[in-house]
Amino acid sequence: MIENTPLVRKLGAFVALSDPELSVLASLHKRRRTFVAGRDLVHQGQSDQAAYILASGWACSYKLLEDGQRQIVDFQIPGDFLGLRSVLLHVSDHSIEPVTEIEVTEIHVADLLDAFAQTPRLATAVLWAASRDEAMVVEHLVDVGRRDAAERMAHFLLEFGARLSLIGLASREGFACPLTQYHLADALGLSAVHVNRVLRQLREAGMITFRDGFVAFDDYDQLVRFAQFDPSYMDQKGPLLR
Amino acid sequence: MIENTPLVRKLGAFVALSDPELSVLASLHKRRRTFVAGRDLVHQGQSDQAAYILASGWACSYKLLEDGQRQIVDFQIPGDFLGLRSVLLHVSDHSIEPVTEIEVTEIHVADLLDAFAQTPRLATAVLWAASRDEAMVVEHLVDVGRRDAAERMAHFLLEFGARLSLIGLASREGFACPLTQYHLADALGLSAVHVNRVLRQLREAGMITFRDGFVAFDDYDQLVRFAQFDPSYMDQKGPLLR
DNA sequence: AGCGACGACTGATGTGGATCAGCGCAGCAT
DNA sequence: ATGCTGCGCTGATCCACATCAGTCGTCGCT
Repeated sequence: MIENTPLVRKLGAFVALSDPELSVLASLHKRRRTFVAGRDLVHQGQSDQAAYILASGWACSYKLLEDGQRQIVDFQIPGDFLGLRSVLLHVSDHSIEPVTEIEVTEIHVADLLDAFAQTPRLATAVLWAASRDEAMVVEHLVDVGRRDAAERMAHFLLEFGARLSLIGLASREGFACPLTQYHLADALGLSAVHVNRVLRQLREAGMITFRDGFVAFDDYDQLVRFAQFDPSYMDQKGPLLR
Repeated sequence: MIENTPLVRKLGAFVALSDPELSVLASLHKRRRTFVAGRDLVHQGQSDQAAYILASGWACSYKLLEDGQRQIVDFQIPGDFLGLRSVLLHVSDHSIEPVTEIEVTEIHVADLLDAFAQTPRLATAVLWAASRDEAMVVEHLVDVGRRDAAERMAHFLLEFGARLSLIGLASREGFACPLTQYHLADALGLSAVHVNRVLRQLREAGMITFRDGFVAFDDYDQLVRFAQFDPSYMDQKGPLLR
């Protein structure tokens, strides 16, 4: 029996990987490294970058505009790849910043591609993970393009609940969340001021409370209705929270 | 020598594929089909969907909200995959509509995954294409989240110029563009009314003219500066237009 | 010739969220 | 104990863009 890492838990939700496949997967993991919060591990424009699998902590990938505005594209939680796209497109199109202190394991992309030739099911699983990441970015585009601030916030926090529940870090009660209101603002295309107001609205409406690093779902069902949250884009069957 | 399809031209910009690899690629193409403009070929929520490679014409992938708003995620041009993500995530998270009449060839995903085991370089090439698609979605997120309407429009049209030039359908003069102002509005998160005003501004500023189905770059360099357009996210070296 | 549908285009009015300018509090360094 | 910094929080004001309510021109249909 191979160890039960967040990545294995996540991929396991999609395909049951055999022991040989799991050991190929395990063999990809090289050095283990730790990064402190706030200091970028990948810079926009950088080339010849390594790729990582996140073992613990939270990170975010973002793009910076010349005038200093930033757009956070997505947050990464344990089990997610970091910088896989940067490696395939020779130059990184985004930066990655640890939100908390993080632990990662490095992977060599050449090893990964070799592994595909040996175990095609693993290729399918990795493509699935990449597609799921893309689907989440697409959903963020819908958030920013077509939902108002409150729906956007609600939808975003519900997505997090679903993602975290897959690796056992969320329940129907809520989840521990190390993000600041500035992170939320940069991710949702809002100002920090407005994030604050919107969180108050949602709290006063009795739907969700974000306080002291914890997101509490006060009325999960109402929240799902309000945000029109349909998690099928993540290839999960339902809200999945108990 | 294998035929010079748009897909081969596009992948060729990334890796030089050998003749055996090209013939594996060609063998993936099954039935050729034609679809009329406006009638969806993939519906949001549908499962067991086929995947296609676009041979001619333009399509768009979009998501619909319950209240009838829609967000166009991206447009597809010849050489692009249609519905690859829908197949990997068992249920389609988006719809695909032909903008013009289109010709496609069907591919079976099982064949594609088998091909990876035989020719790992092809896996790399397809992963590259998928990463490039994701990078474009990310850039659209930045457009909608952090650029104002005029910059957004300029950036979007410049991206199109670069993409189309890769398959020989654009020059520094401009390109034929079958989109309506409603398409642009749904893609950029604007109203059609505002799209119209923004196009007028850009035209009066002497940067770009979109009229009668043709986008003309009146002052390409100024436009690039105005939109802060850096095409490196598409893994292309420069504006690439002559 | 007349009619409907569709797309481009426009002016008037309304509003969601940005921006500015501030306060309070907790943790931490000196 | 004292300031400093980061984060949460708030009211007042402003503006980019939405919405509404049209006009006009072109095409295809009868």
